[in-house]
Amino acid sequence: MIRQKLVSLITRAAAKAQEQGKLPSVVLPPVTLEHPQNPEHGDYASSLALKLARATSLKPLAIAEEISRFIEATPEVDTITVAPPGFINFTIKNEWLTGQVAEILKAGSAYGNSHLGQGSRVQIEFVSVNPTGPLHVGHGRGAILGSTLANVLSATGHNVEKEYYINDAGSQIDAFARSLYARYQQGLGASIELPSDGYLGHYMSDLAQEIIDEAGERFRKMPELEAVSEIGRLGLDKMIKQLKTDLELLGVTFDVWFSEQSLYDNGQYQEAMALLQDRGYIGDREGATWFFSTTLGEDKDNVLVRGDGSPTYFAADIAYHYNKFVERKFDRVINIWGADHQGHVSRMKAVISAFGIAPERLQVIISQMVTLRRGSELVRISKRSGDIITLREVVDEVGADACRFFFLSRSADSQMDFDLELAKKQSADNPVYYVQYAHARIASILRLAQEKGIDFSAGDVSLLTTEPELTLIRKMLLLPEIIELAATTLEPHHLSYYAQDLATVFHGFYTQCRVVSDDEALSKARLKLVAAARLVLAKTLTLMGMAAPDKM
RNA sequence: GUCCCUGUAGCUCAGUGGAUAGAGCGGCUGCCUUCUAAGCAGCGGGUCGAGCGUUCGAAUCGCUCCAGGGACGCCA
Repeated sequence: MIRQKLVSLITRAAAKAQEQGKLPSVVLPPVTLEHPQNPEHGDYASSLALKLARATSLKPLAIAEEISRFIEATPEVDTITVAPPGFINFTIKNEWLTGQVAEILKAGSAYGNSHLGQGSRVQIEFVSVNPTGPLHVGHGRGAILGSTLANVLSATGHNVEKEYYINDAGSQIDAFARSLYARYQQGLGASIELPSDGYLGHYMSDLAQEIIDEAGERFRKMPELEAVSEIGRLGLDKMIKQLKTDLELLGVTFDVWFSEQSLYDNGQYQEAMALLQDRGYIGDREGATWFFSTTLGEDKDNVLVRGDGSPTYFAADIAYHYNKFVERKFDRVINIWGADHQGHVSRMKAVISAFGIAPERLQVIISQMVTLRRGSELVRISKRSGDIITLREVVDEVGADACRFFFLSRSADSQMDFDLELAKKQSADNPVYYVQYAHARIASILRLAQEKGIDFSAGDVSLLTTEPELTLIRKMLLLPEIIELAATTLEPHHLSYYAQDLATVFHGFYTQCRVVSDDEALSKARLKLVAAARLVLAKTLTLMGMAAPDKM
């Protein structure tokens, strides 16, 4: 990447200036490069001289002059200028820029990829909603965040595994099974009360009806305990299938669906507890078993095993993370949790430390709340009670691409309103179509070229000299930086802003530059440019999990 | 009370300690005989919640407030 090349160029120049005594030998801060917002300041700018001013007690402008004198000439850089108060500005050669068009075409769909991750094994776990009810929009946000992040990490050379953790054990599943059994009985005409801690949504009745249709009265003939257990298992399977298909509709898929129950069945829960026990982090108090989080700097201790002998959610999660780090030996684990799990983060990191594992290897992304509304009316999305608007319904209403783009247009940190009315009303003016339209326009140009039988493989890119053409190339060259930024900060939302930028620049080019014209040579050059632009746009859309349509 | 997130244009939100703070939507004005007008060009819009500090330089970092949201369970 050219950015890195420039960084090392500056670093070498500064070191050389020091060697030759032109610059005091102070410790050099890491060189950073930025894109000046004013294009007159060039393509890249370094503020190294400004940062060195204090330590060297020299004027920043003088330092910049001195360093720039030692920067070697390269094929990429056109001019290097020093500007007050002490910036070193780089302008890239037009010939190099246009030459990149061919490079992009050669790279194809791999354009923008890197080896940043060096094949390290990264697990990213997200959604992981209890299979006791349908997904709502908040879950959709985590789903899209996770799947896009996985794409970005794969593109940057990480060995990524996407995982859904199924809470198929514990009291919630029990409540689910009892609720479903009650609805089943009701569906067959029995007057049975629903459990007080049960799931009351309509989907439970639908689920019960489905079971009645398939199995009839079979479960009525069994002992109740057995019937509850079997119906629970059946219902769970159906719920999980539903989760899968709903997520697939959003373009979200997983490599592994991990069962919580398996941790108990294969003894890893016991192993994890034993390990903490050995290390002295576990003890009994008030009839329960506790994890002594306070010895690791936490505010309070936490219960692992209740008075009735059943493990808490926390204990199960400890076993799960034991499995991730100790059993499966992931280099890095990324969890995406909803804002309501915020308090869980630091004690989970404490557990990782207790295992003797560097807590930095666990990264938790908290996706903030989504409130759903129709106009000014707030729509409740609570699972336990009554009516909810499911993610499925939202996707049906708004469309998968628009959903993905919408969620990717905000950082995970900020809470957001999802206004269904607005989402639908704005759908025609939605930025998602703006971006996809640019892609469709390019496809249309390429179709025309094909109809005319134009072979542009030998097009001469050096004919691309006008401002709209070069601006487009410059923007295309930004993608690798954006991907790297998204991967290192774990913030996929940068992609959507880049996609809009790129589309804007393309639309500008399109209105100013006729691609297929009477000028045969120029047509071929521009067709090359446009073909490359299409690749870059498609790559960006693909990373976001969106379609890159040829026609709209 | 403690902890976490947020506060930037009318609205929804970007903004890697750097040069004149941006986009989309909404409002107004123009532009289609030529590759897709789901487009383009232009106009208007700001005490970056407040204050103090660190720095050559702060929307960005620190502290103190204010406002909104969330978490503080032998729920998950």
